[in-house]
Amino acid sequence: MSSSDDDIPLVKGRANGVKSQDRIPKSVDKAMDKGRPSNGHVDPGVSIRMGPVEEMDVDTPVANGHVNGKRKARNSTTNGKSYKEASSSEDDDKPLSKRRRTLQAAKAHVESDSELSDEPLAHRPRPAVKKPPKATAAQIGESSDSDTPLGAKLAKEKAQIEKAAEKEAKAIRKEEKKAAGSKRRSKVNSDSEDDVPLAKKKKPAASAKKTNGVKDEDSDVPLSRKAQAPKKTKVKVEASAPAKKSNAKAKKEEETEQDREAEEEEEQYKWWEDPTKGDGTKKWTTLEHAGVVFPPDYEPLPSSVKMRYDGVPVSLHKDAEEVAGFYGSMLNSTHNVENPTFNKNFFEDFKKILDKTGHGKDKNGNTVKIEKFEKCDFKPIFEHFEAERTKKKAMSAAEKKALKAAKEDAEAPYMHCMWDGRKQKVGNFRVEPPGLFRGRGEHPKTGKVKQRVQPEQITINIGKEAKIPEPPEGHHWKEVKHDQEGTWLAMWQENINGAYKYVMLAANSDIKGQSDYKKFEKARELKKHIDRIREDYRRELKSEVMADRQRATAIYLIDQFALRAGNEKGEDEADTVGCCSLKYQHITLRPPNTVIFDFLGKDSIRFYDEVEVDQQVFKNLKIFKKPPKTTDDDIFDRLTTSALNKHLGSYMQGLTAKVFRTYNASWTMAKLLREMKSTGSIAEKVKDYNDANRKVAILCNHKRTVAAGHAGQIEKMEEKINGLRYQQWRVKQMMLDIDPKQKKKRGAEYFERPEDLDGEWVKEHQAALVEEQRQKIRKKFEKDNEKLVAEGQKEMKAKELEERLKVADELEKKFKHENKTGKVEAEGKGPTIEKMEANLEKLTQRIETMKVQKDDKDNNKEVALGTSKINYIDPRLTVVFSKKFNVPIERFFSKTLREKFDWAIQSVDEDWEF
DNA sequence: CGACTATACTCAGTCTGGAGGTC
DNA sequence: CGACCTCCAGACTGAGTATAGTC
Repeated sequence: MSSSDDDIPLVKGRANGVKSQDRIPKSVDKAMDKGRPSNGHVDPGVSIRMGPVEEMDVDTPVANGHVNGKRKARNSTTNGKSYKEASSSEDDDKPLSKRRRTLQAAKAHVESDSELSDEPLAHRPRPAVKKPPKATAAQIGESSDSDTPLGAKLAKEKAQIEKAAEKEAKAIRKEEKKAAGSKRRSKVNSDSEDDVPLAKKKKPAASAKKTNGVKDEDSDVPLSRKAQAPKKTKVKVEASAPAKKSNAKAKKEEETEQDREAEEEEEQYKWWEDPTKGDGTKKWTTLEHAGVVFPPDYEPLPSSVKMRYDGVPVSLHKDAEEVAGFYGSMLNSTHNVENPTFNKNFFEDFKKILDKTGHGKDKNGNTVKIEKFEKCDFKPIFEHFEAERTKKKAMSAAEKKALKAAKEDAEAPYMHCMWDGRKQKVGNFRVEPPGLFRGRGEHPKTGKVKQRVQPEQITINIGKEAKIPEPPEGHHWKEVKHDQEGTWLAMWQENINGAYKYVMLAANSDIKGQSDYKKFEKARELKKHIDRIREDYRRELKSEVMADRQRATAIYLIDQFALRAGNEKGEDEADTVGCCSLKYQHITLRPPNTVIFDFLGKDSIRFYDEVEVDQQVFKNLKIFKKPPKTTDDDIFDRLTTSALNKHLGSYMQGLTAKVFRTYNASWTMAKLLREMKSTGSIAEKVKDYNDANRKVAILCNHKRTVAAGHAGQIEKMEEKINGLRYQQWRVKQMMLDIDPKQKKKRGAEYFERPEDLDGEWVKEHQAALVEEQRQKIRKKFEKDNEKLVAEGQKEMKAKELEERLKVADELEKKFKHENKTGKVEAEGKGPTIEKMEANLEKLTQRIETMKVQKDDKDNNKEVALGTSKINYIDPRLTVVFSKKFNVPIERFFSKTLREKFDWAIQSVDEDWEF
């Protein structure tokens, strides 16, 4: 078969990158099947050596570089054709016996492939997954069944997850136990807030809602009329006449009353039941809003606070000083301040400002030229900001509250807008303040100065009829638009990356709800097509056309492992990848069919996973990594995200790579919730839910940074456990003290101290216990003294303290004695073997629960549940679960989430299915 | 190019668990 | 002695933010 380059559009070539040839010669497939070395060369990048190679890592990039140097050089100068010739001739050279083997291997593949595609496609098990050395990569779902080779490992992970859940359960049990008592109070509190219809709420925040209720009255009024609804005027008054605040406030109160009643009787507007909603591109008919809130102007530092250059305090122009302040205020953020790129970028921009505004002046007015970053000392500025911060922190609660209230008052007009006559919350109405850009990961632009956004940069989007928000005095907007196809209220471009920033509505707004709803409906629709899609990509995994085979392989990865699409990225962005942008070094192949992913994904979060894949996929990846490709070459060099998405779109309107993530996440959650038993306390059910949530989070690789004190916390818990184990040993020794015959009865081993609690540890532990007791006694002594003084009595003398401290001395002595004699005297009155056994049992229990808690905590340290809950799990699943198992929705959704998912909460009953 | 979703981080505020105290 | 209360540091949560993706 002759391949023609013409019938395959060149998709993604890199300037001097390496590209796969368009067609995949049969011989290559065969060679891959068999893993035959070409000409006896060891070629780790492509083939598998014959013989006992299975355990070997076939394509360590490093090894490739070495072993393969020569071939690479040759191949890189030739094109795909030579590759084909080479491999086919190699193939033909083979002795017959080898050929036969090739055939068998190929046959085996066919069989396994057909087996796979015959399988009921609906949600067949995920390929088994192996735990990464670090972190989270349990794959979820059916793959955890132990019929897969790696099932055991998965089961282990599952167990860990379960353990994690137990902690929650425990907490809940406790809570329920307490429920009768003090707990009730807080429960009632939250109930009154959570369960009572909004109209009943008295909090000021609720008033917004209530007003909303009023608007809702006219929700059945034709849109055009709504625009003219009288409420509109009211908003205008509020927005433009802050002077009348007190008046307005009184009015508000009044309204609140009415609203309350209104809301009780009035149906709120349910867009999800409105057939006219959500189709077409026109997003609104009328739109009114107050624009944006600018950050406060820069306040120059007090004249006593100056940065130092080469030890000399220098006065800067206020613009330069502001930039110095950006840096100075974050000296405690070592992560940034110790990053050379950050410092370099900052200093470049800082110098630019200095060149513009003039350099610093010393106290005599002489110019100080700032040229070396190393000579800059921002500490005085840092200390100034720190002092401010502590001052702020030290403010009384009342002061803080007043400050907050004032801010809220000032911002009130911007908080909401009128969207087709309904009051809607605005999301980010505050213009981002200037500062230093904090790109994530190794972002080449991190540390650059993010400039203050001027009104002249801001475009306003608003209804034609509406009053245009006033720009700040002496300024004007860049532009005022009336784009009804946009959902944004204001927009500007940021100076670092030229990215567009939008002011949009809050997550609980109708428009966002609608698109959220659509997103999940789209994912549900994918259910209808998924079988066909999977069938197709399985077939195309063997396509002779390189582009198709790559596409099929990519879809496989996206479907199975929830990878992101992976758009191309520029030079001036952090070097992160998704599926289509995976590079040679991000995938390691380990025969027979394990793929190891290790790359930085979105936000430079590491994706590490060892997974077993379809034989054909394994083979394909081998082909895609074949030399001359090497480090930094694209694996999918014939594929782009747009080609991929275009293809997906042919299956279903609007189907793109990201839909698979939503689909798989929600589908997994649905399955897990379906399997859940309805028994147990509320707390246990919540824990079960969170476990399922956790699995989805792991699937999506949602991580969080490990909390600063985590290691310490774990260590503390370990020490506590060890303390208990030591105590356990002591109790056993007490048994011997009571009845020496026990040694024979139970065997000497029973009384041995655990090995890890060696002599040194014991001494340290004992010392710690003694010291702890001393501290306690001292503290108590001081406190008692304070009390005495407060009561006007004399405080106790130091002698009393010494007296009291004797208890600790006793303890110390006791330990010493124990160490010396190797015996422990039985404690407690009337000690018996039975009592000791009971003690032992108690200790064992405590140790067990602590261990569970510890493991749970450790396993959970870098899994973030929130992201999947907010973005991937269809909220209706949660609502169904809540209804079916009778757990209040508040246990799953916070107040804001309940608002965001109102459409879900109100629209489903317990029979709903994803 | 532009507009939208998705993401982790930050910080303030809330909650918890354990120690000590009281009855 | 144990049931319960109080206090407080430290852990955890939630809302907000701005960055990083997708299409």
